[in-house]
Amino acid sequence: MRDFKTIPAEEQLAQIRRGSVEIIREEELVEKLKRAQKTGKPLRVKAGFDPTAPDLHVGHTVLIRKMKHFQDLGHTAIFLIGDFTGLIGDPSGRSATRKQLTKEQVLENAETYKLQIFKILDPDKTVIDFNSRWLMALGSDGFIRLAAKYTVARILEREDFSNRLKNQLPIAMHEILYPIVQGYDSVALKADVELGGTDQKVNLLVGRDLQREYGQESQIVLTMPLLEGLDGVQKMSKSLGNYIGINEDPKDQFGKVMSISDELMFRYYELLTEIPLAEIQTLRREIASGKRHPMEIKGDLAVRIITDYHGADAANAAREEFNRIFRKREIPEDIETKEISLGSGPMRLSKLMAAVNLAPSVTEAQRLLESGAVHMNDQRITDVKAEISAPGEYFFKVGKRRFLRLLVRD
RNA sequence: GGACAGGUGGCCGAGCGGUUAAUGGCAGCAGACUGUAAAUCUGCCGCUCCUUGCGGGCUACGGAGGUUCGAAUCCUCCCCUGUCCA
Repeated sequence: MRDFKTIPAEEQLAQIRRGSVEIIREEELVEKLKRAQKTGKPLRVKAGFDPTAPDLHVGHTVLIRKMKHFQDLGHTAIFLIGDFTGLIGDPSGRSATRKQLTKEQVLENAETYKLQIFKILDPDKTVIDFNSRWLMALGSDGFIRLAAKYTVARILEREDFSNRLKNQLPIAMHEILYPIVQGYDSVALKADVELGGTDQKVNLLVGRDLQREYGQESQIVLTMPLLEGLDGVQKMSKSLGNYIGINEDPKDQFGKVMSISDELMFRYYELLTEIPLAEIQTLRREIASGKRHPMEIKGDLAVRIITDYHGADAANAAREEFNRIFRKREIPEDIETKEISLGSGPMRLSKLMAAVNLAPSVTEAQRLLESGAVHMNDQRITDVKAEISAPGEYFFKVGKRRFLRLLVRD
């Protein structure tokens, strides 16, 4: 097997570099790689994750894929769950103080993580650790001693904090401690490399400083871009609703990939697949010259992404389904069916829609009707006063992608 | 401890006694156009009731009271945040 012991450092570097934004410092990394080759000892590559958000989206996989690259080269990937730092919450943006998770919840979340990350990482080669292991053991005295190794000015330099100071927003004490606590993880793990999003750069650099303070060799910091969400502008995140979830239904995943812009598609190709960069350039040229249609290439991308999480069969089925519904304008294969009983007399369509969750509220249902988004049995209904009075089976289409078969009983 | 500034709808941010469910931007939803593209254009964008009407009711501008025919807007107390001083 080819691994870090046989692959030249420069060649390893090329693979490590793909997609990365910054490597601090690259020369040191080459040194470490060469030394690993000589001693036969793999590099310890760490990335930290929040224990409260085990529901991953493909944006997270950018980082996990990078771990995988190291893993494939034979290095040790350490998946660190920040169950202790989770108590603090990363001070990026102003988030409310997190509630403390119980040990059981943490372990439960860890299991959820495993189910997802092992779709990319090799379970047998992945080390999973929790930072409460050493941070709880530190004690208040140890904690103060740790805090003594860093200065307030350096912490406040970071953009998050200086912006908040400037805008007269609060900064809580515990948020200030976050970077050094997280940095200590690298000391405890004797990390050679730490991976993180570009938003984590400053935190990761603290790890370098602290390792030096503790007499260790400083880790290499490798930052990965934050993947843009479906809108192509803001970073992918659950709270913005512009994400593709790993565990999402393949059909939804397919639709979401198809809705991204052509420009964004190449970005996804680079960061969410392993296709060589040169090939991606070829695709780009073929589209520009009109040789291939962007939609087809976007479909290929969607299949690749879905295959990672649901397998090739599901991915291809999703593509067929998509073509049927949106290109041929046919009805999806299996539509959800709900039942409702009229009770006494006719029922307003708007009320009914709210009742079966075709709309979040009666008012919203009325708005949908008015805007021409509602089709019942292939007929557009715009009358707000429309009623259902007879029992039977009704087929609804609301907007482009909400379908429902409704059995109405007396 | 003192002085000052501020807390508005998912977010940012106007309003500073009435026609304000509250300007504007972002996000969101829908329609048109398409490749369910993107971009663009248009409409909508608190909840609810019906007799769908420039309709009724309810809830909403940090919290609780008060002044007033009427308050997000004025007063009092409280809570929260920031700045400066000690």
